[in-house]
Amino acid sequence: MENASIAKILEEYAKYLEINNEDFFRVRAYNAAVRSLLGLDFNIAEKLKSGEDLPKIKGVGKNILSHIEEIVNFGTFQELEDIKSNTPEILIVMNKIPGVGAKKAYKIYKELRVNSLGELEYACIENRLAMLEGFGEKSQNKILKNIEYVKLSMQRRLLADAGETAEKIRRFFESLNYVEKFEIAGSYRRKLETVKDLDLVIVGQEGSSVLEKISNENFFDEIKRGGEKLISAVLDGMQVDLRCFDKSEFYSALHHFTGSKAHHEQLRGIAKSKGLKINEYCIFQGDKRIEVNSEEEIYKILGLKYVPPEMREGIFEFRDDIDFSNLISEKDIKGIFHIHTNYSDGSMGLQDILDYCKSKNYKYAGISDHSRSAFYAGGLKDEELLEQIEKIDAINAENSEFFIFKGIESDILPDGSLDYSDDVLQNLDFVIASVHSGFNMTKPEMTERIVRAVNNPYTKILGHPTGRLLLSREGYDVDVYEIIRQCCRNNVAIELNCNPYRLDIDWRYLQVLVKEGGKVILCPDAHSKKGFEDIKYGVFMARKGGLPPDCVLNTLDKKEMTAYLLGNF
DNA sequence: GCCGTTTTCGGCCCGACTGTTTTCAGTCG
Repeated sequence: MENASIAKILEEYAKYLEINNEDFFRVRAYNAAVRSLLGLDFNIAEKLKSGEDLPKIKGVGKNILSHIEEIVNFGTFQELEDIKSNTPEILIVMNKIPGVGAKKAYKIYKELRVNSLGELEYACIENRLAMLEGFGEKSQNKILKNIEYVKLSMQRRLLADAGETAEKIRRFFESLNYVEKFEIAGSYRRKLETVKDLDLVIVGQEGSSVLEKISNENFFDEIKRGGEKLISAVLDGMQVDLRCFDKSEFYSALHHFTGSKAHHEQLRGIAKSKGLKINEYCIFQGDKRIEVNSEEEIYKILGLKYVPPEMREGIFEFRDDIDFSNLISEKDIKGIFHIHTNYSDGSMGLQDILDYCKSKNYKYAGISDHSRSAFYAGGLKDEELLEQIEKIDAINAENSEFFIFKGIESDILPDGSLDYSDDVLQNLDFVIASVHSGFNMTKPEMTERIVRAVNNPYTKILGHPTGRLLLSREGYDVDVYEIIRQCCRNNVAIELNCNPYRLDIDWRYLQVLVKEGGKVILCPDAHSKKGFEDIKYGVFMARKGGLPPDCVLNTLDKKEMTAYLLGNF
Protein backbone atom coordinates (compact mmCIF):
# COMPACT_ATOMS: atom_id res chain seq x y z
CA MET A 1 0.00 0.00 0.00
CA GLU A 2 1.24 3.47 -0.90
CA ASN A 3 1.90 6.09 1.75
CA ALA A 4 -0.43 8.38 -0.18
CA SER A 5 -3.28 5.86 0.19
CA ILE A 6 -2.71 5.66 3.93
CA ALA A 7 -2.55 9.45 4.08
CA LYS A 8 -5.85 9.70 2.22
CA ILE A 9 -7.58 7.47 4.75
CA LEU A 10 -6.20 9.45 7.70
CA GLU A 11 -7.24 12.67 5.98
CA GLU A 12 -10.75 11.31 5.62
CA TYR A 13 -10.78 10.58 9.34
CA ALA A 14 -9.65 14.14 10.08
CA LYS A 15 -12.54 15.42 7.98
CA TYR A 16 -15.00 13.30 9.93
CA LEU A 17 -13.52 14.46 13.25
CA GLU A 18 -13.86 18.04 12.11
CA ILE A 19 -17.46 17.69 11.03
CA ASN A 20 -18.20 16.03 14.35
CA ASN A 21 -16.86 19.06 16.15
CA GLU A 22 -13.99 17.20 17.71
CA ASP A 23 -11.05 19.00 19.30
CA PHE A 24 -9.44 21.30 16.76
CA PHE A 25 -5.94 20.24 17.76
CA ARG A 26 -6.80 16.61 17.32
CA VAL A 27 -7.95 17.33 13.78
CA ARG A 28 -4.76 19.23 13.15
CA ALA A 29 -2.65 16.42 14.52
CA TYR A 30 -4.13 14.08 11.91
CA ASN A 31 -3.60 16.58 9.14
CA ALA A 32 0.00 17.08 10.24
CA ALA A 33 0.53 13.32 10.15
CA VAL A 34 -0.91 13.25 6.62
CA ARG A 35 1.66 15.79 5.39
CA SER A 36 4.38 13.91 7.15
CA LEU A 37 3.45 10.68 5.37
CA LEU A 38 3.40 12.40 1.99
CA GLY A 39 6.98 13.53 2.53
CA LEU A 40 8.45 10.14 3.41
CA ASP A 41 10.94 8.50 1.12
CA PHE A 42 10.20 4.95 2.18
CA ASN A 43 7.07 2.86 2.03
CA ILE A 44 5.55 2.46 5.48
CA ALA A 45 3.46 -0.59 4.63
CA GLU A 46 6.54 -2.45 3.41
CA LYS A 47 8.60 -1.46 6.44
CA LEU A 48 5.85 -2.64 8.76
CA LYS A 49 5.41 -5.92 6.95
CA SER A 50 9.14 -6.61 6.84
CA GLY A 51 9.24 -6.38 10.62
CA GLU A 52 12.02 -3.79 10.46
CA ASP A 53 12.02 -0.99 13.02
CA LEU A 54 9.99 1.89 11.71
CA PRO A 55 11.94 5.15 11.93
CA LYS A 56 10.28 7.89 13.97
CA ILE A 57 7.86 9.80 11.77
CA LYS A 58 7.19 13.38 12.80
CA GLY A 59 3.63 13.86 13.95
CA VAL A 60 2.94 10.14 14.12
CA GLY A 61 2.66 8.95 17.69
CA LYS A 62 1.33 5.85 19.32
CA ASN A 63 -2.31 6.31 18.32
CA ILE A 64 -1.88 7.30 14.70
CA LEU A 65 0.71 4.59 14.25
CA SER A 66 -1.71 1.97 15.45
CA HIS A 67 -4.28 3.30 12.96
CA ILE A 68 -1.66 3.05 10.22
CA GLU A 69 -0.93 -0.54 11.15
CA GLU A 70 -4.59 -1.33 10.97
CA ILE A 71 -4.90 0.40 7.60
CA VAL A 72 -1.97 -1.57 6.22
CA ASN A 73 -3.55 -4.84 7.33
CA PHE A 74 -7.22 -4.20 6.69
CA GLY A 75 -7.45 -1.18 4.40
CA THR A 76 -9.20 0.89 7.06
CA PHE A 77 -9.36 1.25 10.84
CA GLN A 78 -12.12 0.74 13.35
CA GLU A 79 -12.47 4.31 14.59
CA LEU A 80 -12.91 5.54 11.03
CA GLU A 81 -15.58 2.97 10.28
CA ASP A 82 -17.33 3.83 13.54
CA ILE A 83 -17.35 7.54 12.97
CA LYS A 84 -18.44 7.06 9.36
CA SER A 85 -21.38 4.91 10.33
CA ASN A 86 -22.38 7.45 12.98
CA THR A 87 -22.00 10.52 10.76
CA PRO A 88 -24.77 11.34 8.32
CA GLU A 89 -23.36 11.79 4.83
CA ILE A 90 -25.21 15.09 4.49
CA LEU A 91 -22.88 16.71 7.03
CA ILE A 92 -19.92 16.09 4.75
CA VAL A 93 -21.89 17.31 1.75
CA MET A 94 -23.07 20.49 3.49
CA ASN A 95 -19.53 21.21 4.59
CA LYS A 96 -18.67 21.67 0.94
CA ILE A 97 -20.99 24.67 0.71
CA PRO A 98 -18.88 27.83 1.07
CA GLY A 99 -19.78 29.49 4.35
CA VAL A 100 -20.99 26.26 5.95
CA GLY A 101 -18.45 24.78 8.30
CA ALA A 102 -18.72 21.97 10.77
CA LYS A 103 -20.78 23.84 13.34
CA LYS A 104 -23.34 25.25 10.95
CA ALA A 105 -23.69 21.96 9.11
CA TYR A 106 -24.38 20.18 12.37
CA LYS A 107 -26.90 22.77 13.49
CA ILE A 108 -28.75 22.68 10.17
CA TYR A 109 -28.86 18.90 10.24
CA LYS A 110 -30.03 18.71 13.83
CA GLU A 111 -32.66 21.42 13.68
CA LEU A 112 -34.01 21.05 10.16
CA ARG A 113 -33.49 17.31 9.75
CA VAL A 114 -32.42 17.64 6.13
CA ASN A 115 -30.83 14.64 4.45
CA SER A 116 -29.83 16.02 1.07
CA LEU A 117 -28.81 19.26 -0.61
CA GLY A 118 -32.22 19.27 -2.29
CA GLU A 119 -33.97 19.21 1.07
CA LEU A 120 -31.74 22.01 2.32
CA GLU A 121 -32.55 24.04 -0.76
CA TYR A 122 -36.24 23.51 -0.14
CA ALA A 123 -35.88 24.49 3.52
CA CYS A 124 -34.24 27.75 2.39
CA ILE A 125 -37.04 28.42 -0.07
CA GLU A 126 -39.54 27.84 2.70
CA ASN A 127 -37.60 30.34 4.82
CA ARG A 128 -36.95 27.79 7.54
CA LEU A 129 -33.19 28.24 7.66
CA ALA A 130 -33.51 31.95 8.45
CA MET A 131 -35.55 31.09 11.51
CA LEU A 132 -32.71 29.15 13.12
CA GLU A 133 -30.79 30.80 15.92
CA GLY A 134 -27.53 32.18 14.56
CA PHE A 135 -28.84 32.30 11.02
CA GLY A 136 -30.76 35.03 9.28
CA GLU A 137 -32.06 36.03 5.91
CA LYS A 138 -28.64 36.89 4.57
CA SER A 139 -27.15 33.56 5.58
CA GLN A 140 -30.09 31.80 4.02
CA ASN A 141 -29.73 33.61 0.70
CA LYS A 142 -26.01 33.05 0.63
CA ILE A 143 -26.36 29.36 1.34
CA LEU A 144 -29.11 29.02 -1.25
CA LYS A 145 -26.84 30.62 -3.80
CA ASN A 146 -23.82 28.58 -2.78
CA ILE A 147 -25.77 25.33 -3.08
CA GLU A 148 -25.87 26.18 -6.76
CA TYR A 149 -22.10 26.56 -6.78
CA VAL A 150 -21.70 23.17 -5.14
CA LYS A 151 -24.11 21.66 -7.65
CA LEU A 152 -22.27 23.23 -10.56
CA SER A 153 -19.22 22.42 -8.54
CA MET A 154 -16.98 25.44 -8.32
CA GLN A 155 -14.44 22.83 -9.08
CA ARG A 156 -10.75 22.86 -9.14
CA ARG A 157 -9.34 23.27 -12.58
CA LEU A 158 -6.12 22.37 -14.29
CA LEU A 159 -3.17 24.64 -13.70
CA ALA A 160 -3.04 25.33 -17.44
CA ASP A 161 -6.72 26.36 -17.56
CA ALA A 162 -6.40 28.55 -14.47
CA GLY A 163 -3.39 30.07 -16.22
CA GLU A 164 -5.53 31.45 -19.02
CA THR A 165 -7.75 33.30 -16.57
CA ALA A 166 -4.71 34.36 -14.55
CA GLU A 167 -2.98 35.84 -17.59
CA LYS A 168 -6.15 37.70 -18.55
CA ILE A 169 -6.14 39.22 -15.07
CA ARG A 170 -2.43 39.99 -15.29
CA ARG A 171 -2.86 41.90 -18.55
CA PHE A 172 -5.79 43.83 -17.13
CA PHE A 173 -3.98 44.83 -13.96
CA GLU A 174 -0.91 45.90 -15.90
CA SER A 175 -3.14 48.36 -17.72
CA LEU A 176 -4.39 50.03 -14.52
CA ASN A 177 -2.38 53.14 -13.70
CA TYR A 178 -3.68 53.31 -10.14
CA VAL A 179 -2.27 49.85 -9.36
CA GLU A 180 1.33 50.25 -8.33
CA LYS A 181 2.17 46.63 -7.73
CA PHE A 182 0.38 43.31 -7.85
CA GLU A 183 1.03 39.61 -7.99
CA ILE A 184 -1.09 36.52 -8.38
CA ALA A 185 -0.38 34.42 -5.29
CA GLY A 186 -2.02 31.28 -3.93
CA SER A 187 -1.82 27.76 -5.32
CA TYR A 188 -1.43 29.23 -8.81
CA ARG A 189 1.88 30.77 -7.81
CA ARG A 190 2.87 27.53 -6.12
CA LYS A 191 2.11 25.78 -9.43
CA LEU A 192 -0.08 23.16 -7.88
CA GLU A 193 -1.39 20.82 -10.59
CA THR A 194 -4.96 21.92 -9.96
CA VAL A 195 -6.15 25.30 -8.74
CA LYS A 196 -9.45 26.30 -7.13
CA ASP A 197 -9.32 30.07 -7.03
CA LEU A 198 -6.95 32.93 -7.69
CA ASP A 199 -5.54 35.20 -4.98
CA LEU A 200 -4.29 38.65 -5.86
CA VAL A 201 -2.11 40.82 -3.68
CA ILE A 202 -2.37 44.45 -4.71
CA VAL A 203 -0.72 47.75 -3.81
CA GLY A 204 -2.62 50.81 -5.02
CA GLN A 205 -1.16 54.22 -5.66
CA GLU A 206 -1.14 56.39 -2.62
CA GLY A 207 -4.51 57.77 -1.70
CA SER A 208 -6.43 55.65 -4.17
CA SER A 209 -9.21 53.40 -2.95
CA VAL A 210 -8.00 50.75 -5.32
CA LEU A 211 -10.50 47.98 -4.66
CA GLU A 212 -13.41 50.35 -5.12
CA LYS A 213 -11.99 51.50 -8.45
CA ILE A 214 -11.45 47.93 -9.60
CA SER A 215 -15.04 47.13 -8.65
CA ASN A 216 -16.17 49.88 -11.00
CA GLU A 217 -14.08 48.69 -13.95
CA ASN A 218 -16.62 46.21 -15.26
CA PHE A 219 -13.87 43.66 -15.83
CA PHE A 220 -15.02 40.82 -13.63
CA ASP A 221 -18.17 38.85 -14.37
CA GLU A 222 -19.37 39.45 -10.86
CA ILE A 223 -18.20 41.30 -7.77
CA LYS A 224 -19.24 39.71 -4.55
CA ARG A 225 -19.32 42.01 -1.59
CA GLY A 226 -16.18 42.60 0.36
CA GLY A 227 -14.44 45.01 2.68
CA GLU A 228 -11.86 47.73 2.42
CA LYS A 229 -9.03 45.23 2.20
CA LEU A 230 -10.67 42.33 0.41
CA ILE A 231 -13.15 41.80 -2.37
CA SER A 232 -14.17 38.55 -3.97
CA ALA A 233 -14.94 38.52 -7.67
CA VAL A 234 -15.73 35.91 -10.28
CA LEU A 235 -14.11 35.59 -13.70
CA ASP A 236 -14.57 32.69 -16.14
CA GLY A 237 -16.41 30.87 -13.33
CA MET A 238 -13.38 31.14 -11.06
CA GLN A 239 -13.39 32.88 -7.75
CA VAL A 240 -10.80 35.65 -7.57
CA ASP A 241 -9.92 37.14 -4.18
CA LEU A 242 -8.35 40.58 -4.34
CA ARG A 243 -6.51 41.92 -1.34
CA CYS A 244 -5.10 45.38 -0.95
CA PHE A 245 -2.02 46.29 1.09
CA ASP A 246 0.35 49.15 1.82
CA LYS A 247 3.55 49.14 -0.16
CA SER A 248 5.60 48.28 2.91
CA GLU A 249 3.45 45.19 3.49
CA PHE A 250 3.64 43.81 -0.04
CA TYR A 251 6.20 41.02 0.41
CA SER A 252 4.73 39.84 3.70
CA ALA A 253 1.32 39.74 2.08
CA LEU A 254 2.56 38.04 -1.07
CA HIS A 255 4.31 35.44 1.04
CA HIS A 256 1.30 34.93 3.27
CA PHE A 257 -1.21 34.53 0.46
CA THR A 258 1.07 32.33 -1.59
CA GLY A 259 0.64 29.80 1.19
CA SER A 260 0.29 26.97 1.57
CA LYS A 261 -1.60 26.82 4.80
CA ALA A 262 0.52 23.84 5.84
CA HIS A 263 3.73 25.72 5.03
CA HIS A 264 2.69 28.71 7.10
CA GLU A 265 1.54 26.67 10.04
CA GLN A 266 4.99 25.19 10.31
CA LEU A 267 6.70 28.49 9.59
CA ARG A 268 4.80 30.27 12.34
CA GLY A 269 5.71 27.54 14.75
CA ILE A 270 9.37 28.07 13.88
CA ALA A 271 8.95 31.85 14.20
CA LYS A 272 7.36 31.49 17.58
CA SER A 273 10.14 29.27 18.85
CA LYS A 274 12.54 32.09 17.98
CA GLY A 275 10.49 34.75 19.73
CA LEU A 276 9.15 36.12 16.46
CA LYS A 277 5.64 36.55 15.14
CA ILE A 278 4.85 36.50 11.46
CA ASN A 279 1.64 37.60 9.81
CA GLU A 280 0.53 38.99 6.46
CA TYR A 281 1.77 42.49 7.29
CA CYS A 282 5.28 42.00 8.66
CA ILE A 283 7.39 40.18 11.20
CA PHE A 284 7.32 41.21 14.85
CA GLN A 285 9.99 40.77 17.46
CA GLY A 286 8.03 41.57 20.58
CA ASP A 287 6.48 44.94 19.72
CA LYS A 288 9.24 45.77 17.28
CA ARG A 289 8.23 45.66 13.66
CA ILE A 290 10.82 44.22 11.29
CA GLU A 291 10.60 45.63 7.78
CA VAL A 292 10.63 43.09 4.99
CA ASN A 293 11.68 43.98 1.44
CA SER A 294 11.63 40.58 -0.22
CA GLU A 295 10.46 37.05 0.44
CA GLU A 296 14.10 36.01 0.71
CA GLU A 297 14.41 38.31 3.72
CA ILE A 298 11.55 36.62 5.49
CA TYR A 299 13.30 33.27 5.44
CA LYS A 300 16.61 34.88 6.36
CA ILE A 301 15.10 36.52 9.43
CA LEU A 302 13.68 33.16 10.48
CA GLY A 303 17.11 31.59 10.02
CA LEU A 304 15.93 29.40 7.14
CA LYS A 305 17.01 28.74 3.58
CA TYR A 306 14.86 30.51 0.99
CA VAL A 307 12.03 28.27 -0.15
CA PRO A 308 10.79 28.92 -3.70
CA PRO A 309 6.98 29.20 -4.02
CA GLU A 310 6.62 25.80 -5.75
CA MET A 311 8.02 24.01 -2.73
CA ARG A 312 5.85 25.63 -0.08
CA GLU A 313 3.47 22.69 0.39
CA GLY A 314 4.50 21.77 3.93
CA ILE A 315 5.94 18.48 2.67
CA PHE A 316 9.61 18.70 1.65
CA GLU A 317 10.74 22.22 2.39
CA PHE A 318 11.86 21.79 5.98
CA ARG A 319 14.13 18.87 5.19
CA ASP A 320 17.80 19.71 5.13
CA ASP A 321 18.83 17.27 2.39
CA ILE A 322 17.28 19.22 -0.49
CA ASP A 323 19.17 22.10 -2.07
CA PHE A 324 16.43 24.59 -3.00
CA SER A 325 18.97 26.78 -4.78
CA ASN A 326 19.67 24.01 -7.30
CA LEU A 327 16.25 23.10 -8.67
CA ILE A 328 15.74 22.25 -12.32
CA SER A 329 14.63 25.12 -14.57
CA GLU A 330 13.48 25.27 -18.17
CA LYS A 331 16.84 26.50 -19.43
CA ASP A 332 18.47 23.25 -18.24
CA ILE A 333 16.47 21.21 -20.75
CA LYS A 334 18.70 20.30 -23.69
CA GLY A 335 16.34 18.22 -25.78
CA ILE A 336 12.82 16.85 -26.02
CA PHE A 337 11.64 13.24 -26.05
CA HIS A 338 8.19 11.72 -26.49
CA ILE A 339 7.07 13.51 -29.65
CA HIS A 340 4.31 12.17 -31.90
CA THR A 341 4.41 12.87 -35.62
CA ASN A 342 1.88 12.67 -38.41
CA TYR A 343 2.89 9.04 -38.85
CA SER A 344 0.49 8.36 -35.95
CA ASP A 345 -1.78 10.92 -34.26
CA GLY A 346 0.51 13.96 -34.22
CA SER A 347 0.09 16.94 -36.52
CA MET A 348 3.74 17.67 -37.30
CA GLY A 349 6.03 16.11 -39.85
CA LEU A 350 9.65 15.28 -39.04
CA GLN A 351 10.91 18.45 -40.71
CA ASP A 352 8.46 20.63 -38.72
CA ILE A 353 9.74 19.08 -35.52
CA LEU A 354 13.35 19.61 -36.54
CA ASP A 355 12.71 23.26 -37.40
CA TYR A 356 10.79 23.91 -34.19
CA CYS A 357 13.37 22.30 -31.93
CA LYS A 358 16.21 24.17 -33.59
CA SER A 359 14.33 27.45 -33.18
CA LYS A 360 14.08 26.68 -29.46
CA ASN A 361 17.78 25.90 -29.33
CA TYR A 362 17.26 22.30 -28.34
CA LYS A 363 20.12 20.00 -29.31
CA TYR A 364 18.15 16.83 -29.98
CA ALA A 365 14.69 15.34 -30.17
CA GLY A 366 13.34 11.86 -29.55
CA ILE A 367 10.55 10.76 -31.88
CA SER A 368 8.14 8.20 -30.48
CA ASP A 369 4.88 7.56 -32.27
CA HIS A 370 2.24 5.20 -31.00
CA SER A 371 2.79 1.50 -31.48
CA ARG A 372 0.74 -0.88 -33.58
CA SER A 373 -1.70 -1.92 -30.81
CA ALA A 374 -2.87 1.67 -30.48
CA PHE A 375 -5.34 1.46 -33.40
CA TYR A 376 -7.29 4.46 -32.13
CA ALA A 377 -4.16 6.60 -32.48
CA GLY A 378 -2.97 5.27 -35.80
CA GLY A 379 -0.18 3.22 -34.24
CA LEU A 380 2.67 2.29 -36.60
CA LYS A 381 2.84 -1.09 -38.27
CA ASP A 382 6.28 -2.68 -38.55
CA GLU A 383 6.89 -1.44 -42.08
CA GLU A 384 5.73 2.09 -41.26
CA LEU A 385 8.10 2.25 -38.31
CA LEU A 386 10.99 0.98 -40.43
CA GLU A 387 10.18 3.59 -43.07
CA GLN A 388 10.21 6.32 -40.42
CA ILE A 389 13.55 5.07 -39.15
CA GLU A 390 15.03 5.39 -42.63
CA LYS A 391 13.70 8.93 -43.00
CA ILE A 392 15.19 9.96 -39.67
CA ASP A 393 18.56 8.50 -40.60
CA ALA A 394 18.48 10.56 -43.78
CA ILE A 395 17.63 13.74 -41.88
CA ASN A 396 20.38 13.08 -39.34
CA ALA A 397 22.88 12.58 -42.16
CA GLU A 398 22.13 16.10 -43.40
CA ASN A 399 22.21 17.84 -40.00
CA SER A 400 25.37 18.03 -38.01
CA GLU A 401 24.23 20.37 -35.26
CA PHE A 402 20.95 18.63 -34.39
CA PHE A 403 20.12 14.99 -33.82
CA ILE A 404 16.91 12.99 -33.87
CA PHE A 405 16.79 9.86 -31.73
CA LYS A 406 14.61 7.11 -33.16
CA GLY A 407 12.04 5.68 -30.82
CA ILE A 408 8.56 4.38 -30.29
CA GLU A 409 5.99 4.70 -27.55
CA SER A 410 5.26 1.03 -27.26
CA ASP A 411 2.12 -0.18 -25.55
CA ILE A 412 2.81 -2.43 -22.63
CA LEU A 413 0.62 -5.40 -23.52
CA PRO A 414 -1.39 -7.05 -20.73
CA ASP A 415 1.31 -9.67 -20.20
CA GLY A 416 4.00 -7.00 -19.89
CA SER A 417 5.59 -7.57 -23.28
CA LEU A 418 6.26 -4.83 -25.81
CA ASP A 419 4.43 -4.37 -29.05
CA TYR A 420 7.13 -5.29 -31.60
CA SER A 421 9.55 -8.13 -32.12
CA ASP A 422 13.19 -7.70 -31.13
CA ASP A 423 14.03 -7.61 -34.86
CA VAL A 424 12.16 -4.33 -35.12
CA LEU A 425 13.08 -2.91 -31.73
CA GLN A 426 16.81 -3.31 -32.30
CA ASN A 427 16.66 -0.62 -34.99
CA LEU A 428 15.61 2.00 -32.45
CA ASP A 429 17.61 4.22 -30.11
CA PHE A 430 14.99 4.05 -27.37
CA VAL A 431 11.59 2.70 -26.35
CA ILE A 432 9.09 4.49 -24.16
CA ALA A 433 6.94 1.78 -22.64
CA SER A 434 3.44 2.93 -21.65
CA VAL A 435 0.17 1.38 -20.56
CA HIS A 436 -2.72 2.55 -22.75
CA SER A 437 -5.37 -0.10 -22.22
CA GLY A 438 -6.42 -2.84 -19.86
CA PHE A 439 -6.51 -0.55 -16.81
CA ASN A 440 -8.70 -2.78 -14.71
CA MET A 441 -6.12 -5.16 -13.40
CA THR A 442 -5.44 -5.88 -9.78
CA LYS A 443 -2.55 -4.05 -8.23
CA PRO A 444 -0.20 -7.06 -8.17
CA GLU A 445 -1.08 -7.87 -11.78
CA MET A 446 -0.57 -4.31 -12.99
CA THR A 447 2.66 -3.99 -11.05
CA GLU A 448 4.00 -7.22 -12.50
CA ARG A 449 2.96 -6.15 -15.99
CA ILE A 450 4.88 -2.89 -15.75
CA VAL A 451 7.85 -4.44 -13.97
CA ARG A 452 8.18 -6.88 -16.83
CA ALA A 453 8.18 -4.06 -19.37
CA VAL A 454 10.76 -2.15 -17.35
CA ASN A 455 12.99 -5.22 -17.32
CA ASN A 456 12.89 -5.46 -21.10
CA PRO A 457 16.38 -4.40 -22.29
CA TYR A 458 14.87 -2.21 -25.04
CA THR A 459 12.85 -0.11 -22.59
CA LYS A 460 14.64 3.14 -21.77
CA ILE A 461 11.76 5.22 -20.48
CA LEU A 462 8.57 4.34 -18.60
CA GLY A 463 5.79 6.59 -19.97
CA HIS A 464 3.15 8.21 -17.72
CA PRO A 465 3.65 5.62 -14.94
CA THR A 466 0.18 5.71 -13.35
CA GLY A 467 -2.04 6.72 -16.28
CA ARG A 468 -3.92 9.31 -14.27
CA LEU A 469 -5.92 12.06 -15.94
CA LEU A 470 -6.28 14.95 -13.54
CA LEU A 471 -9.84 15.82 -12.53
CA SER A 472 -11.23 12.95 -14.58
CA ARG A 473 -9.54 9.61 -14.02
CA GLU A 474 -7.56 8.10 -11.18
CA GLY A 475 -4.40 6.31 -12.18
CA TYR A 476 -4.42 2.54 -12.39
CA ASP A 477 -3.70 0.68 -9.22
CA VAL A 478 0.02 0.04 -9.16
CA ASP A 479 2.81 -0.21 -6.60
CA VAL A 480 4.62 3.00 -7.47
CA TYR A 481 7.51 2.32 -5.06
CA GLU A 482 8.21 -1.04 -6.67
CA ILE A 483 8.03 0.54 -10.12
CA ILE A 484 10.49 3.25 -9.09
CA ARG A 485 12.89 0.69 -7.65
CA GLN A 486 12.71 -1.45 -10.78
CA CYS A 487 13.28 1.52 -13.06
CA CYS A 488 16.32 2.57 -11.06
CA ARG A 489 17.73 -0.96 -11.08
CA ASN A 490 17.31 -1.25 -14.87
CA ASN A 491 18.47 2.27 -15.77
CA VAL A 492 15.04 3.12 -17.06
CA ALA A 493 14.14 6.79 -16.75
CA ILE A 494 10.70 7.58 -15.38
CA GLU A 495 8.71 10.01 -17.44
CA LEU A 496 7.24 13.08 -15.87
CA ASN A 497 4.64 13.57 -18.55
CA CYS A 498 4.21 17.34 -18.90
CA ASN A 499 0.73 17.30 -20.40
CA PRO A 500 -1.35 19.39 -17.96
CA TYR A 501 -3.91 16.61 -17.75
CA ARG A 502 -1.31 14.07 -16.71
CA LEU A 503 1.69 15.51 -14.84
CA ASP A 504 2.46 11.88 -14.17
CA ILE A 505 4.57 10.71 -12.27
CA ASP A 506 3.16 12.70 -9.36
CA TRP A 507 5.77 15.15 -7.99
CA ARG A 508 5.20 13.79 -4.49
CA TYR A 509 7.13 10.66 -5.46
CA LEU A 510 10.19 12.43 -6.81
CA GLN A 511 12.20 12.40 -3.60
CA VAL A 512 11.82 8.62 -3.45
CA LEU A 513 13.34 8.45 -6.90
CA VAL A 514 16.16 10.83 -5.97
CA LYS A 515 17.00 8.70 -2.99
CA GLU A 516 17.03 5.55 -5.15
CA GLY A 517 19.41 7.28 -7.56
CA GLY A 518 16.98 7.25 -10.47
CA LYS A 519 16.36 9.59 -13.37
CA VAL A 520 13.29 11.48 -14.48
CA ILE A 521 12.75 12.62 -18.03
CA LEU A 522 10.50 15.61 -18.67
CA CYS A 523 8.44 14.88 -21.77
CA PRO A 524 5.72 17.05 -23.29
CA ASP A 525 4.08 14.08 -25.06
CA ALA A 526 3.75 16.59 -27.89
CA HIS A 527 1.21 15.96 -30.64
CA SER A 528 1.48 19.46 -32.08
CA LYS A 529 3.69 22.53 -31.94
CA LYS A 530 1.66 23.90 -29.05
CA GLY A 531 2.17 20.65 -27.14
CA PHE A 532 5.87 21.41 -26.81
CA GLU A 533 5.05 24.34 -24.56
CA ASP A 534 3.73 21.94 -21.92
CA ILE A 535 7.32 21.28 -20.92
CA LYS A 536 6.99 24.20 -18.52
CA TYR A 537 4.33 22.41 -16.47
CA GLY A 538 6.64 19.46 -16.07
CA VAL A 539 9.40 21.77 -14.91
CA PHE A 540 7.03 23.26 -12.32
CA MET A 541 6.19 19.80 -11.00
CA ALA A 542 9.83 18.74 -10.94
CA ARG A 543 10.59 21.84 -8.87
CA LYS A 544 7.74 21.04 -6.51
CA GLY A 545 9.32 17.65 -5.98
CA GLY A 546 12.71 19.23 -5.26
CA LEU A 547 14.46 17.84 -8.34
CA PRO A 548 17.98 19.05 -9.19
CA PRO A 549 19.03 19.17 -12.89
CA ASP A 550 21.31 16.15 -12.61
CA CYS A 551 18.33 13.90 -11.83
CA VAL A 552 16.67 14.90 -15.10
CA LEU A 553 17.72 12.88 -18.12
CA ASN A 554 17.04 15.48 -20.78
CA THR A 555 19.48 17.92 -19.24
CA LEU A 556 22.20 15.73 -20.77
CA ASP A 557 23.88 16.95 -23.95
CA LYS A 558 23.62 14.89 -27.12
CA LYS A 559 26.80 12.92 -26.51
CA GLU A 560 25.84 12.03 -22.94
CA MET A 561 22.30 11.12 -23.99
CA THR A 562 23.66 8.79 -26.67
CA ALA A 563 25.89 7.13 -24.10
CA TYR A 564 22.97 6.82 -21.68
CA LEU A 565 20.77 5.12 -24.26
CA LEU A 566 23.59 2.71 -25.02
CA GLY A 567 23.86 1.95 -21.32
CA ASN A 568 27.28 3.58 -21.02
CA PHE A 569 26.52 6.62 -18.88
C1' DG B 1 -3.28 13.50 19.04
C1' DC B 2 1.57 14.97 19.39
C1' DC B 3 5.44 16.97 21.58
C1' DG B 4 9.48 18.23 24.92
C1' DT B 5 17.53 20.83 26.34
C1' DT B 6 12.68 25.53 30.82
C1' DT B 7 7.75 21.09 30.06
C1' DT B 8 5.33 13.99 30.65
C1' DC B 9 1.06 18.39 31.17
C1' DG B 10 -0.19 22.28 28.83
C1' DG B 11 0.48 24.05 25.01
C1' DC B 12 -0.47 23.78 19.93
C1' DC B 13 -0.46 30.14 14.05
C1' DC B 14 -2.79 34.37 12.75
C1' DG B 15 -6.07 37.84 11.16
C1' DA B 16 -10.15 39.48 8.11
C1' DC B 17 -14.73 39.26 7.16
C1' DT B 18 -19.63 38.03 7.90
C1' DG B 19 -23.83 37.93 10.05
C1' DT B 20 -26.12 38.03 13.92
C1' DT B 21 -25.71 40.04 17.85
C1' DT B 22 -25.22 43.80 21.52
C1' DT B 23 -19.79 41.50 22.29
C1' DC B 24 -18.76 37.39 19.35
C1' DA B 25 -18.70 32.75 17.06
C1' DG B 26 -18.04 30.73 12.78
C1' DT B 27 -15.65 30.43 8.55
C1' DC B 28 -11.97 31.08 5.51
C1' DG B 29 -7.39 31.45 3.67
